[in-house]
Amino acid sequence: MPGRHHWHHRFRENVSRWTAPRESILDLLSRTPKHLSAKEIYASLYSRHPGMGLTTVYRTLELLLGLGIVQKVTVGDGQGRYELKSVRPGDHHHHLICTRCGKIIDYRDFVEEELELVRKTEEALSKKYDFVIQDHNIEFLGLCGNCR
Amino acid sequence: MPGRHHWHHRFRENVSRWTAPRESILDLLSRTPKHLSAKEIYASLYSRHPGMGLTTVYRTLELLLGLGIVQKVTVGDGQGRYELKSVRPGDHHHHLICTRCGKIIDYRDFVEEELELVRKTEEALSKKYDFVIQDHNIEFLGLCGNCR
DNA sequence: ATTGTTAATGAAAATGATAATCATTAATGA
DNA sequence: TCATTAATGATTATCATTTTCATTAACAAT
Repeated sequence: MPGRHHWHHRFRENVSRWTAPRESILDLLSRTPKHLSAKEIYASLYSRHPGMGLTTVYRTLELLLGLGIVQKVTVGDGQGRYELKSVRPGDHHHHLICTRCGKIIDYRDFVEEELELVRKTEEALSKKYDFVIQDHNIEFLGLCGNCR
Repeated sequence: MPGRHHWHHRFRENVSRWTAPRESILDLLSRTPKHLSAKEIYASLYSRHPGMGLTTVYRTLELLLGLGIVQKVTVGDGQGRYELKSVRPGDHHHHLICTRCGKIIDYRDFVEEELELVRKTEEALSKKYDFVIQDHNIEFLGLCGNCR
């Protein structure tokens, strides 16, 4: 889990300033395993950073998305959810989503075989359709134990 | 490609009435390979069905989703997009999405191997996390030729 | 340390997709 | 044909996200 220095660095490389809101948002994201919405992030930080605006949260998330630091997940509850994009290899995971209560499970099992296939598919797709592939989303949708 | 009779049947089974808007929306969806938004559907049908409301489009799409007739795709342009869920086995596909212009390519290559893996993963996941899995999304994100 | 430049911020308003309300209409079964 | 009630359409409400714009603060140069 890279610390402040690391983020600071990536920001400077991109001519983006290192500000209190940005630091606190990154800090929050790196401390939680959850997939937070902009509003949730805003609510979490408001006590510690009174006066911080929801607008800034949105803007920061967009910036982090652009820098590839953060990943957006769409569950279907109408709001975007964000999580830190892991840099540690073993941390890669896919999502298992309950379509009823919105619970998200990050599963890391079975991902190895999936990734093998993903690699092959990416290569073939990028050739055939002339795409530069940046990312993938693999998610399974269903009902969790509580929701049946 | 099931025709009117087929849809009509599925509707009656579900105590849903067979109405002009519903028929025209299904008809449109079964004639296009595109992933249409509610507004696009509304715009396409307005000339033929003057007076049809956007509300009805939304309600019908929700109904069709519930019946499993239609599938929702979220590209990231802020609006939901819908396509007919294919019943023909060979028609199953996944999505390759350009993150810049939003273009969606339905690819049917390599899907066989993917589905094999999907089956295995589904089984393992449903056991381990006590989920009943209903569906999956696999999509690759990147930049198409025009957008680089 | 001070200053100037300009990116970042916050408040407020605007936008845009989707959902809820409710009176009216029309699909189906009797 | 009639009665029942689901479906419709117009309107309004909601809610996430974006835009605008004046103010503030990061940081490079002095």
